[in-house]
Amino acid sequence: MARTIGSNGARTAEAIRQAGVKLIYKHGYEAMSLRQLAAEVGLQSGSLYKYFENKQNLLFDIVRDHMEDLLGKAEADLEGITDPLARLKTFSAFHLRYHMTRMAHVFIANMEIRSLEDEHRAVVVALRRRYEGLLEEILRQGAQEGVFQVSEPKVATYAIISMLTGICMWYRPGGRLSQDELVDIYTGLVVDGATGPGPATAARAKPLEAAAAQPRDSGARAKPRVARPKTARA
Amino acid sequence: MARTIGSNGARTAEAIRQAGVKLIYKHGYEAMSLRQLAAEVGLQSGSLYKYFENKQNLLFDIVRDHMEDLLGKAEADLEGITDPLARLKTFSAFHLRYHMTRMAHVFIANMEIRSLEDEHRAVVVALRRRYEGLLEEILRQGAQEGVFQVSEPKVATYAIISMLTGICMWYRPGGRLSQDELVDIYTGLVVDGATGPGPATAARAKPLEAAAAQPRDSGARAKPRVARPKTARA
DNA sequence: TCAATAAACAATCAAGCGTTCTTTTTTATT
DNA sequence: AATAAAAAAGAACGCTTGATTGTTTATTGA
Repeated sequence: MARTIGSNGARTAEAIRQAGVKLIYKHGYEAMSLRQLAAEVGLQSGSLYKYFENKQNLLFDIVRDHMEDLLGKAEADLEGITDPLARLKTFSAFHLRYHMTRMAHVFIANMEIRSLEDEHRAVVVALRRRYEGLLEEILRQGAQEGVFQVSEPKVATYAIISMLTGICMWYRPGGRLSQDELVDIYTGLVVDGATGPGPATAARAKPLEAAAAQPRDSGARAKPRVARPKTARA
Repeated sequence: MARTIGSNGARTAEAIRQAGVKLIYKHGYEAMSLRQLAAEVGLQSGSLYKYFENKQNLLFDIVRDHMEDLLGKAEADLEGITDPLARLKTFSAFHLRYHMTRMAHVFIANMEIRSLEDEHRAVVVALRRRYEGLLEEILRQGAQEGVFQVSEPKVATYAIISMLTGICMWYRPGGRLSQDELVDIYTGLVVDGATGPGPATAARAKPLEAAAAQPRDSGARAKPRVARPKTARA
């Protein structure tokens, strides 16, 4: 029993890729063993090395390809649209739909960056920067044209992307709300944030004084919690 | 060389906890070995077991304690404030400051939930639900009183928390913007999102048609990317 | 038809893992 | 000063890990 009947390199490669995404998504990169991965595809662990150089490069291939795909599709979607508001809505809708459709890839790309070796991580981070740059540029342009009220485009970029990406932390296909409905809701929040009065409102209001009245060092513990029973040992 | 001079149980326990947070933050729970942790504290790995039952419970203790601290401090901050807008701003400011101050703990609690065994994860998730419930209730109350325009409080809760939590993905103390400035910017976005016109704007606008004109299946690859050089093998 | 190649197996390796156990030294108590 | 308790060392454990190698079988193209 060596080469199995009907075996095909390209098909196996794709199966390994898919199984890798699935298992890393479920268990995490470190927690996924190559024997687990091999079993998922129906191989021996040693055979995997025909398809990648090592475990690290499997992760890198998955994440890098995903990031390039994300970036490329986003640029394609924005192409030809010039109005900042329209571009913002397009970006938001694209990002949401993409993240709802490919939750596993997105999750991996966000969570396992730390598991990448320095050199690989640098590549991925650069791609992410370019992607963030798309939104940042939209915000800058809108602010310049006076249609957006964005004092800090960089901060707003991070805030918006975090908000939108967060959808894949809880969204499950077939839930109460459709993808379209969710796109509407989220995009509404984004547009409100970009066009609304912004920081001034918050700064002027009184409740911030109350918040400022709290002890500044949130790092200190409220209660010492000294004699807490170590339930961990129960 | 057995018991080291000046050794003290309580102090070692705290050192282990801190080192654990640091190393899990830096490398991830799975990637951190107990020998690494022991070395960080200046111990042998076996000696750690005087201070926790096993590796899993160390993680659980860290995450559970953090979540209880977060929840308790949030409730304390909101106490006595009744106006929905004021409560929203207070929550936002608290969440941001807490996350900027204790980035490692927050990061761990968000990233390593999957590494918790079912029973432990259930406890942590329940605590997180209670925390999210605080914001959701604020949004519901504000919507009911007519000061907020929030059609889906649950979705808005997830969106806002994701946005706010995202700050610890990039914030570094001593950066260009102070904590106060960031709190203002982010809180402005939150308030705009809650008080703005919301989804209606997005749904009515024309760009969504353009976005809808894109091929629906974002899962399909734009370009086949067939003959890509496997740089992974380089 | 028959070599060349591709695909997979099977066995193995050293290293590192979490964990347990025994022993030794320091500190605290009487 | 004698004794008990606390704190840590250090050795050993069984196991799993990622990775390597040599071999065997299936497919393919001339």
